[in-house]
Amino acid sequence: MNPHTIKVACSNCNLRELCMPMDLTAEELDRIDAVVGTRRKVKRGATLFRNGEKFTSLYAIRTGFFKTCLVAEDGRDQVTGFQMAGEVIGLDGIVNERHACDAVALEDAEVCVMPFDRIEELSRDINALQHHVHKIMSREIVREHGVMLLLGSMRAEERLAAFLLNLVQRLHARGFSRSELVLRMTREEIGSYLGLKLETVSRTFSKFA
Amino acid sequence: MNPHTIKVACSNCNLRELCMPMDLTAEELDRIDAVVGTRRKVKRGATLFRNGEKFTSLYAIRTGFFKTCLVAEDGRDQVTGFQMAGEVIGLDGIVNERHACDAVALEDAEVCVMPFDRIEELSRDINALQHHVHKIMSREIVREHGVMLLLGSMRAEERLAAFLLNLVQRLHARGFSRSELVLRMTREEIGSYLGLKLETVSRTFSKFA
DNA sequence: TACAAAGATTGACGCCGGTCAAAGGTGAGC
DNA sequence: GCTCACCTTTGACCGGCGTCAATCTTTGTA
Repeated sequence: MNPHTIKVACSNCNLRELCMPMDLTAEELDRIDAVVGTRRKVKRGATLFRNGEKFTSLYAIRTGFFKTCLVAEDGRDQVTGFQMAGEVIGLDGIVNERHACDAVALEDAEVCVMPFDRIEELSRDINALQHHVHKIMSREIVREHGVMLLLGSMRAEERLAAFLLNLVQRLHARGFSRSELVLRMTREEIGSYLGLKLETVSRTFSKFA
Repeated sequence: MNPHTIKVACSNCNLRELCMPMDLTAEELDRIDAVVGTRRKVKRGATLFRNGEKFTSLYAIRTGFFKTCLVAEDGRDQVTGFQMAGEVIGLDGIVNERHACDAVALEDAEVCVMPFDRIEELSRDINALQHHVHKIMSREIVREHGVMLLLGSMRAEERLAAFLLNLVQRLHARGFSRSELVLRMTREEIGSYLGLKLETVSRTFSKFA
């Protein structure tokens, strides 16, 4: 087979276990393959979607690293999460059929585009897919609860430690080292996520080392 | 009809438009009625569910007022939300089939118990219900983004103001006055939600008055 | 009605983290 | 390889909020 025409397919994606349900029959997997119609490349610094844009699809990250962020009217912005390969973004767009935040690539990235109406259609037939969608959304809710705990009741050192632990854990699940990590985001972005100023993040890093 | 045997039914519930999709046929509504099998009363101070408990159902609040909160290992706890009539709680339990927080009634309350497997079953047949479930979960994700913005980048006065505005807005949508509100929660609970100490909440209230 | 317990208010004081500022690093692009 | 823009580090200072403590108010119950 010509390597330039490798089929875009969940069935031969090594991240399948991260973004797709297990226990699918071959036939079900084929049907899901058909839903993940296209891929899209996003350059470092470019946005996958922006606040206010029409929502049509969820995106499964194949490679690369994203941040999602919210900007208030007064210009303040809040990073609401960092997402890596195998994670799904865009869930915030479902309620109002418009995206409610910006998704920005922190390094060159590629995503699988999954039209949401097709997902809904298919999950009426495939119970495992239906439940998987519910779980992904529920997981995001639980994750955000954790961030609220962090923002609401931890001091700077604890926030940064919790953040780093979470990061290495997720990276380790993807085969990266458990003892070192490369940070794709700036101090300012980390600070925004953790409710701290970049100087505080920097100082806290120094304190750790 | 004997008033003591009024049927528990969404079809004659005045909160229907808050927790159920619109545009249902009479037949669909009947089937949904059948899912909302039972109601449950929860006394003020009692828990509807606890962290770690087996997840089986979502709950639609009929009357009363709830808080959901997370307790960390070290005992710190974080209120993750306040919920009122017409809102649905329990979504955090879907991922791991265990509830991930505690839900406590802040006043005597009554909820509709909606077994989640029945919801999944029915939403395979009723597209409007399927989409409604997705929207409810997405709405919760967006709400939490807003809380993250609040916790991450607002000062005490702004947090309290945003909190109060959100509260009157939701109460107004339920027919309550837009110019006054009764707070069902303590200063400590407000503080926990807003990432502030109870003394700071109290002082900030005084400053507002 | 009276009492106890829980919640709310207010004050004094200290510290964590924000702010402002200056001086290194680092990497993308010419 | 140079340069410029951006990121990072570090210091000095200060203010908002946390902490500790005392008093007042409300609420539930005998």
